[in-house]
Amino acid sequence: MSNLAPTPTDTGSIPAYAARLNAAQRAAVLATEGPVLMLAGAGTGKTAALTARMAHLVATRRAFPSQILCVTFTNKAAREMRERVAGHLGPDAEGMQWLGTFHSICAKMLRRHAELVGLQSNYTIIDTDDQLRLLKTLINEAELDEKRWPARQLAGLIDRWKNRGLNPADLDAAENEAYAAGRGAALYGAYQARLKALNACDFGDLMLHMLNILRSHPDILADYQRRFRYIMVDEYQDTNAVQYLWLRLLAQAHKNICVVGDDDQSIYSWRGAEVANILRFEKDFAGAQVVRLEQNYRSTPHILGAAAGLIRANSQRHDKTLWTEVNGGDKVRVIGVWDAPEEARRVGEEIERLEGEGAPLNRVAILVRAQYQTREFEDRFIQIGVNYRIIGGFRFYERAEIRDALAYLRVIAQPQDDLAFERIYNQPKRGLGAKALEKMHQHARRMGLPLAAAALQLADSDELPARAANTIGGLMRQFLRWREAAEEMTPADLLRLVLEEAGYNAMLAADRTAEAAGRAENLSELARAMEEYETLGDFLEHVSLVMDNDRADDEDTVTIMTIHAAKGLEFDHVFCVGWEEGVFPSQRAIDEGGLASLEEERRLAYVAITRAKRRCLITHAANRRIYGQWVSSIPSRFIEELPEDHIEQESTLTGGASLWRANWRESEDPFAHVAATRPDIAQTRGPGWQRALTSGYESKPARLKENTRSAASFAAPARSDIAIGAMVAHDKFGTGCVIDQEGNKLTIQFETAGEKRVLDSFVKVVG
DNA sequence: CTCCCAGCGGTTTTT
DNA sequence: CCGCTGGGAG
Repeated sequence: MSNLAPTPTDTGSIPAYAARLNAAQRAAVLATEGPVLMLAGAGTGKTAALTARMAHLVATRRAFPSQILCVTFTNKAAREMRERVAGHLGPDAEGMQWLGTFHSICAKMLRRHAELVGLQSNYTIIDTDDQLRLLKTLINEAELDEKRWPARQLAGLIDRWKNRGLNPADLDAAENEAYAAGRGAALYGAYQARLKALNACDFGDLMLHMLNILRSHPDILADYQRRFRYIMVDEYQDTNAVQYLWLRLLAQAHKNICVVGDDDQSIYSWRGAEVANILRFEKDFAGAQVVRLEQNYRSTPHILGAAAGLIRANSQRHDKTLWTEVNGGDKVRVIGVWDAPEEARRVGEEIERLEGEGAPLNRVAILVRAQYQTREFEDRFIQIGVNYRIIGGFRFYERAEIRDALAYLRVIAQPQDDLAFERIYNQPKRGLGAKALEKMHQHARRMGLPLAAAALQLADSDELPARAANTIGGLMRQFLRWREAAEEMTPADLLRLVLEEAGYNAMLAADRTAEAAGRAENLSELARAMEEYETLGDFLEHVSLVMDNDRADDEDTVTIMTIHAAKGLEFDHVFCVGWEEGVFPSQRAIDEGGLASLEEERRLAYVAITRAKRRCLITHAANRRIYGQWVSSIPSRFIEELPEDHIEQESTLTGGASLWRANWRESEDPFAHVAATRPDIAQTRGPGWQRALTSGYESKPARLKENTRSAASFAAPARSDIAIGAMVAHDKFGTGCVIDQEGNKLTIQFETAGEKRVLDSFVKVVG
């Protein structure tokens, strides 16, 4: 490892990479030596500052690109950073080998030092699915009741321990008590041992193993310390304890660590992030310079004003004041509606209006607190014909068929990968079941072999019925051949060969269900995605670490996503929906976790509002159905915290905006009218979530004021070629039979999707 | 071994 | 309300 550095050369004039920066950003770029805390509010151009800083370090010959460690949380952020540095540096940016996510950088380091933690350099990185399956077997082996002590819970604990940098031996009695009356540490230990035997590690291990290595091998630590002359960390408020300890070790020699973050946007404490890391940076790194980026380039003054007013209600924070040179813009609109379907209709109408104004819909977002809220919008958008996409949910690499395909490849690449073998030994169905697996396990354990090797030996014995033995023998011979084939063909071709020979393609072809075609298509896409990888190992690492699915965004497609998923993004128009007590802040945050949880919810609200560039609309509904139950709730406390100067309220409920607010402030009960007419409901209401459902209360509550109908669905003539009983096909729902027709709206009983209401222009008559 | 159905649980999610 | 899991029946 080189510890040479180029000789710094400072030139007098302002270089191109710094030309468009403001004074604060420039200060952050020029503060190259010593610890630097860059407090960067939402939309203040922190990526511009960070990438300019890297360009500066290289351009002034303070470091070679390979001597800069730059860590991010997401692949997307890493990619963007790399592109922008390349914009400044050109081909020199290729040398930035240490720009990446915490996990990918640790994975890379760990490949070099794997033997120090008992792994080989071709170790497998397992996903949560494998992790859970492994834990389940361990829990059963420990003769614990899996009902009482769910594997999920243990997985969560182990994850948290790893996030905090704790090895099994580091757990104190209290920690150990947390699972199965004091058996937590033992199971954690057994899990680590199993992983080692599988030549595998989980995500948490990537960080923890590297921390352990740096701690116990001063020579290796010293090497990295010398190498990384400059360290930069993005989204520092999201770092957890291991990441913090890892960074602190690496930064010890040069102390040139520059962290960027915004404590007001810390929304990941539930997965181990510690805001405290950013709050006490100046104590951790003596003599730290603090640079505040406060000029916002994204939003209008009203949006910033509303967000600032809201976040001011939080107690523990670095104070900062965002300002903008931009003038004008609309106030943030707050709209109260009767129920969730009406909320979806209102949002739909607003979107149609934006569309009418010529706004590109890919710059419009609907931000929800929780995934279950998306359905209402999905239904509505299908009805009125607005294109949408929902971010989140299942990722490409989490689909069953993709995992199966990967499992085949994993067994080929790494024969010790029992978890992968277990996944596919009977997929497609070969008539091998629990009995055969049990035998293989027995033999594997006795001989100290991986499952695949044990299977190969068993096939030549009479341990198993002849039929099963033949099947296993055939499968193992295939694996041997594939392993040889892997040497001489590209990973993509290998996959195609395996899918064909394993009978996977045949299985899908035989499957007549609607999804089978999609699965086959996904597999071709996987093979296509593999084309750019030269070795199987490269590809498998990519798959485990780069699980993102950024699809190209179509011009006319609205985005629906959670606020968490929206962090770091921006949109012209943002709809913040479901701002009700119990939804946002979530019931869990209200009930558990106390003030800290509520403040995190408030930061989430802050993130939501600050995504908006031009317009922001906040809605709350008095009633909504959650898990099949009608629930009524009061507007979110966050609405009350918005400064009046920056908002404009309206309501489709009695009396309009002012009354809504007055009602709820003065009487603390905006639903007095509900109670008056429906005593049966009033009885069941408590604070927070208010259960409005009682027996016989099934239909949608009557609207107090009829809202206007959406133009798209109002009074359109019916199609003459469709009548009740017609068979029709729909792009999303497949084929079905029309069971009701009302103007252009059809109710269709779909073969697979069930009963849906759709517009007739979206279906084709079949046959 | 496979398939069916009852029962349970259901913030947020990257790597 | 709805989708997944796991246990039990065929």
